[in-house]
Parts: sequence; structure tokens; C-alpha cells
Amino acid sequence: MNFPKRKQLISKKLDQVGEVDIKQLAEELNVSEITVRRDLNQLADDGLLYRTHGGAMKVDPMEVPYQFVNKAAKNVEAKDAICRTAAREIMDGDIIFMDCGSTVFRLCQFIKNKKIKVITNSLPVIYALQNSLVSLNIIGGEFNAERQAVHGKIANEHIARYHATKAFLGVDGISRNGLFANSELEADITQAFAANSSKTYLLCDGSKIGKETYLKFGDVKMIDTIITNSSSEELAGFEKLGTQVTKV
Amino acid sequence: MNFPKRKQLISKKLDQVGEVDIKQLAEELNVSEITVRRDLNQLADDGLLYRTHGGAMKVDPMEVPYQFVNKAAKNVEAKDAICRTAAREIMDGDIIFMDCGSTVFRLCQFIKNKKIKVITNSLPVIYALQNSLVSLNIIGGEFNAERQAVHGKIANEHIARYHATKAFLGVDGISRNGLFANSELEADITQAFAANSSKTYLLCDGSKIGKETYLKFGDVKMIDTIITNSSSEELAGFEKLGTQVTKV
DNA sequence: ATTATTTTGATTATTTTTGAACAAATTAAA
DNA sequence: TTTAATTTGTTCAAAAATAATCAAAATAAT
Repeated sequence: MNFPKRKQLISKKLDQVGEVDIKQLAEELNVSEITVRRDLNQLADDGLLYRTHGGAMKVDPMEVPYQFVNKAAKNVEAKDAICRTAAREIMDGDIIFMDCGSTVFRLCQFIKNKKIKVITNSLPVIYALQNSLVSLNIIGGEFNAERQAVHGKIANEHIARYHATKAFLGVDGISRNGLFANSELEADITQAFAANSSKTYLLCDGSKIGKETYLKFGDVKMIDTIITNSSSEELAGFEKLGTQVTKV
Repeated sequence: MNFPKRKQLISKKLDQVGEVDIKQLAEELNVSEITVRRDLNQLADDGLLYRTHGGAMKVDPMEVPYQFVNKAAKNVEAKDAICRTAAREIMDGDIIFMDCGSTVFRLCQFIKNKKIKVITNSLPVIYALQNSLVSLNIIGGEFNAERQAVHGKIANEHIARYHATKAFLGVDGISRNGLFANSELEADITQAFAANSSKTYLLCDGSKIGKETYLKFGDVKMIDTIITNSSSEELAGFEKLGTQVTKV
């Protein structure tokens, strides 16, 4: 029995039962437990399931909007840890901007019960918070189906009409040379968020640290605080540039 | 039974019952009381519940939010017939405004494959069209959870920046005396739609014809064409006022 | 057939989870 | 107010699961 075949069977069972157990799977698939563990880890890396101690669970389809699942389910533990820390910075009465990345999205679960205003361009965020205590403001403009978010000139102007106490941002990369994005639209809206908030937080997992991609759109000092799970030595450089770094 | 699974079950129960008891949970989940206590503490740390002595409470007992689905499911046949006719008016290249009513919502299914731009304040419409050929423009501003739509000053200004070839509107009532809404916010946005489109269609089933509710916000002549399943004699009056009536 | 590459399994050390015991704090009762 | 009963936080130990390392087996490439 090879991996693709096992992967298929595991996914199928997970779909039917909702959760799987490593011991049981090892027996059913006739392989050792460590192999099952490796299989599950691979599937989890692809965002196809949630890894638990001793097994795995289905990604709750109600919790995460469909198309978004894969990206949002990758690196869940790290992202949740980052967002848990970020959520503790948010007080009742805050007005916050929320970016459209998959990391920032996971902040939703921790702020559902806070009495705050959230201004966002991310459809998954809107969806996740629509029946919560949070008061929502939707950023208008052209909708991008791929990113499930609104971008563009009108969106940027919308943002400029508001002022937030805190902005929670994501990027595609950050190095001592600055902040990097994969598109102009994302770069522009991130800049707009930063320009119109009193304090900016960058939520980013280790994979983004030191990465330089397509477009450099701003300096590190645009960010007041980086919240990350990374312990890269690059972080010390950010602190030298005046950006606070919170490790989770 | 692992923590994620327990967390799920506890949250679910809390959601249904409003409060939980440690002893009871320990028995139900088949773990020791101290484990339940630890679980509740973690959930409380994340702001997902209030910890009490011996158990936990929901953070803020909110009454079940209005479900769009329910309202949308009433009179489906009539609404679908109306929308089928309305959809025939829409050509590739059109730019259309779509209101947030439950009738207008049912138009989505008939326009998925048209190459048009839709500008809307309705979250259900956005969901229904997000993976279609339709290019979406979202109206920004404060989100109203009850109506699942955006309303207010900012939304009206957003609309004023665009011009549509056609607007598809709903109302809470229409009589020879004018158009009626149940709130100022809805009245204002309907007016904004009408003011910024070349042609206005009112989609309304028989229950709205002749009905006069809370707020009169405009004359019948704001509407170019009424599409309805009604055969009320009131309709003749509308035609005398210069509004075309299409019966389905 | 031989060599490299990938996959799998076994072993060990480490981490995580869980439960038990007991003192401190909180609530309820007298 | 004082006393009794619960609940809680803390510390520690056991059990389970995991990561890491290395060897064996299977597969692919030369």
C-alpha cells in the first residue's frame, strides 16, 4: 500500500467519520504507526485535515469558508498561537483593521466576543464575524474572487475615511530591506491600513521571515510590532530598526 | 477523546444550553474533572466563554440572529418566476445594482453565467456570485447583521460613485401613493440605487402590492418597470403613473 | 546488475497530555 | 461571623504521543 492510496483512504474515512485514530489506521492500512503519523502530517501540511494528538480531525466546513480551507488550515498551530497573542492586545472599544491573509483570518475566533469595531476587506473575516458581538464595517470596491477580498482604488479611499486604533496585517515576506507583497493591489491596501491606524501589528509565521518576493512596498518601520512564532536571527535586526518583536 | 474534540463539544453544548457544569462534562466526555477544568480555562483564555465556579457560561447570551435563508425560502416559486423574467432583461456587458431583499437575492441563480458587473450591498448575493462569471463590486460601509447587508451614509456615497445600466430593487410595500420601507437606511439606499442607474426594476411578489408600511420614501415613478406575479387591479394604477408592469 | 533515491520501520529521547494529591481560595450554610 | 463544603491552582508523576535518528526495504534510474 503506497502513500497516494493511503492518503485517499484516510481522506475518505475522515470525510465519513469526522475523526481518525492513529492506532486504528495503522491496523486498517497494515502499516506502522509512524507511517500513519507521517501521512497525517503531510495531509495537515496541505491543509487537508487538522492534526490532533493521536489522530486527526476534519477541517470544520462551517468554521472556514470552503475555498479558503486549504490555505487557512496550513500551519494552524503556529497561526493560532500568533493570533491568540494578538487577540490579547485587543480591548473592548478598539477599532481595528483586519487584512485579508490566512493568518489574520484566524484572529476571528479569538475576538468573537469582544465589543469592538472591525473594518475589513476580507470576505472570510466578514463571514466569520457576522453573527458575533463585533460590529463590522465592510471595505467597498472591486471583489477579487481568488483572494476572496476587496482591493483597488475605491477600497483604499474607503480605508482613508476611517481611523483605527490598531491594524492587523499580513505580508508575503519581510526582511531587513522591507515589506514584500505578491501584487500591487495587496501592497497598496496594506499601506492604506498602516497609514490610517495608530498602531500596526504584523502577524506572520516563520515562513515569511527573511523572504523577499515580487514587490517591495514599504520599510520595516511601517510595522510597530511583529508577532511571530519564528526565532530567526533576522528578528534581532527588526528590533534594531525600531520594530518590537513578540515571539509566541 | 482529545482536546480539540472536547473543545468542539463543549462549545457546541455551551451554545445550545448556555451554561455547563464541570462534573457533568467530566462524565459526558469521559475524562477527569481536572481535565475539564483545564479545558475550560484554555477556552476562557481565548475569550470563548466565561469561567464560573464549577463550570462556565456563554460570553454574551445573544438571541438567535435573523436567518436570511428562512425569509428567502418563502414564496419561492413566485419569486423564482419573477426573477427568471427579470434575468431575461440582463445582457452581457450590463452593470447592475442588486438590492438586499429576499426576492432580488433569487435573481443570482439566473445570472451566474452572464458576463456582467454586479454592484451590491447584500452579503448573500456576494456569496452566491463569488465563484461565477459575474464581476462583483461590493458596497462598503457599516454591516447590518440582521439584514446581512451594508447600509448608511458611506454605502450611499459608494453607490453615487458608480452608474449602472439597470437596478433591481425590492421594497416593503408599494401603492399608488408611493414606495414604502421599514427603515430609513433601506429607503436611502434604494433611492441611491435608483438615482444612479439608467433603468430601475422593482421585483415584488403579490404580498407587497398595495401595502403601505412604516416609511414612504419615493414616488412610484422612481420605478421604470415592476415585475410581479400579482394580478391586483392596483397594477393598472401604476401603469397610469407611467410605470410599466410585467406580469409573470 | 548496480547504484542512487525514496519509503518504511525500529529505537530512543523529548514533549504533551492526563490524573492524583494537597494547600489555598471561594462559596454556601449555620 | 464562623464553619463546612466546594472549587481551584500547583506540583508531581505516569502514560501516551511525538520528533529525531538511523537502518532496512522497496523503488527507480543508470
